[in-house]
Amino acid sequence: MKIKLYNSLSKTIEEFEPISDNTVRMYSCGPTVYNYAHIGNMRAFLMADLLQRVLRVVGKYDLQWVMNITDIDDKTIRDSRIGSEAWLPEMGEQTESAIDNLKMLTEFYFDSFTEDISSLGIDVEDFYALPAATDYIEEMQTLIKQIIQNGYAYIASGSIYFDVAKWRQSDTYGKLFKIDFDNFKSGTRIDTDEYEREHVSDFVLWKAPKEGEPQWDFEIDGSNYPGRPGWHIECSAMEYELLGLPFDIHTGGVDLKFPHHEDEIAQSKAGYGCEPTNYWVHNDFLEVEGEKMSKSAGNFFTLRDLIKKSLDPLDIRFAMLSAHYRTKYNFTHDGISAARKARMRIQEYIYDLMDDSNSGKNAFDVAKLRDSVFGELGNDMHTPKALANLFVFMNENKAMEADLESKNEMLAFLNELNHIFAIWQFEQRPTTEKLIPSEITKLAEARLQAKKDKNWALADELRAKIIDAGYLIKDSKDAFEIEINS
RNA sequence: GGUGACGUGGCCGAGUGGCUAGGCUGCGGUCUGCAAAACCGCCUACGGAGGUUCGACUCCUCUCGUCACCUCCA
Repeated sequence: MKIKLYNSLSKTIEEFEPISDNTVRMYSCGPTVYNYAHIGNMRAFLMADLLQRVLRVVGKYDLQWVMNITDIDDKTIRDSRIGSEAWLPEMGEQTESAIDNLKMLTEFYFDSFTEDISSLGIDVEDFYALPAATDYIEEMQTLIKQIIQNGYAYIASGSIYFDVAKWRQSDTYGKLFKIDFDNFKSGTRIDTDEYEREHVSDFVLWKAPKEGEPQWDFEIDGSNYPGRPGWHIECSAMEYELLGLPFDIHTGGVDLKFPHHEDEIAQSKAGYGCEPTNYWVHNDFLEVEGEKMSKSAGNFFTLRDLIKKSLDPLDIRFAMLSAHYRTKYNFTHDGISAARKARMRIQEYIYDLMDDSNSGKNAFDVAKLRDSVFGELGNDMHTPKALANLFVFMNENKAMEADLESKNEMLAFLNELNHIFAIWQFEQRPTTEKLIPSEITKLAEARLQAKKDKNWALADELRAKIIDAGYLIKDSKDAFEIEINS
């Protein structure tokens, strides 16, 4: 099935055409590993995951999916400094080497990152590579030299800057983001700390070192310019090395359009002579209870915070996937519990389908359902509509009413769909007996007896105890079922 | 100041010039000793004011409001 995608370059939905027939090459801006990732970051990673799964399952493409790991920037440097308050004992003993310290800190948070995304249902096996920036210093230097040689960068005070004014003479600067050139001060160099509002400026490719910072030698024409890479250059270099240019799709959050992605385009073209990618796909932000979430505002949750509050990460995954990726998603606790119930409803439907003892006579038109659901997923990843179609079908076609063949077709389809959503179990409905403490079961048995004796007062009292203990009791004729109250 | 987005029923969240998604909650019913669960049914919204139109939530103008990016941030 063909896939349609909204391309930030054209600002329209386009039919996706891969560069090579079967393998799609995709690059996603990943985390800066200086802390535990928050759920806003998670939305971006989930969106990339959704896209790569839709490409695989609906589009039937093979994928090479790369997500970069930013391990060198102001924050990783700050937090790995000797004496840093952000240093945790679990990271090990700090050494004299700034680079070693940086690596220890970032590897610690890299591990937490892979744990977090795994719990959210992102399969680390799906990545072609998760490259760390500091493993590509040489490649970045090669690119920078090339940009200098092509005349679009200059050295000043030991740092190397991209010359935006010069670049504008040969190409557009502002492909993703309209830039207010009236307020554009060309030729102004910046060191992020001293950036003035309302002025776009030349951006740094290579930063001269400061005392105690990690630094790498950089030899240009016999002179050494020790320092470290600027923010944008890692993506350009790693894309070139790992995927080759141009590749198919680049993903990231909307906030990265400018300056990060704009600069990435300029750098890659100025150095390699080629823009990085054909399709730019940007997800919108997540808000919390209607408020913008940001690190600086301090109103953010990490995934770990939420798991500690007993939220199931798969409910978070489903909640986020149930909003369109290009709209703002309002993260609320009510929203998560609604998502959980909706998810469980589908899970119950699957359990019913797997229950061979209880089949009906109706033939389901699974092929039509599949077309409508996959059609929506392939239409710029329209998960809300895809899910709506599924729910309408479920309302009209009860699992227990399906004949055996329809049950199997439905299961095959839902299993396929689960290669995208990755939130359901395909096994027999689990017996809860093992999970329920025996004292609770005993209370329930006593209650059943009380019911038989028509001792309603006792029965109600026992039920209250069971509920207080955190369990739900579901009655049927002469029997009961206990569930953990979630 | 520049650029852009958005305002949909109790909440979340789609969408279209007329046929008025979906989920969750709530309410009514069936069931039940009573509940819960399940099943059935109900609740019909589009910030405001104009305009275009046979007809607008959907197009246009104005207006109010919210937000994002332009500075590290998914």
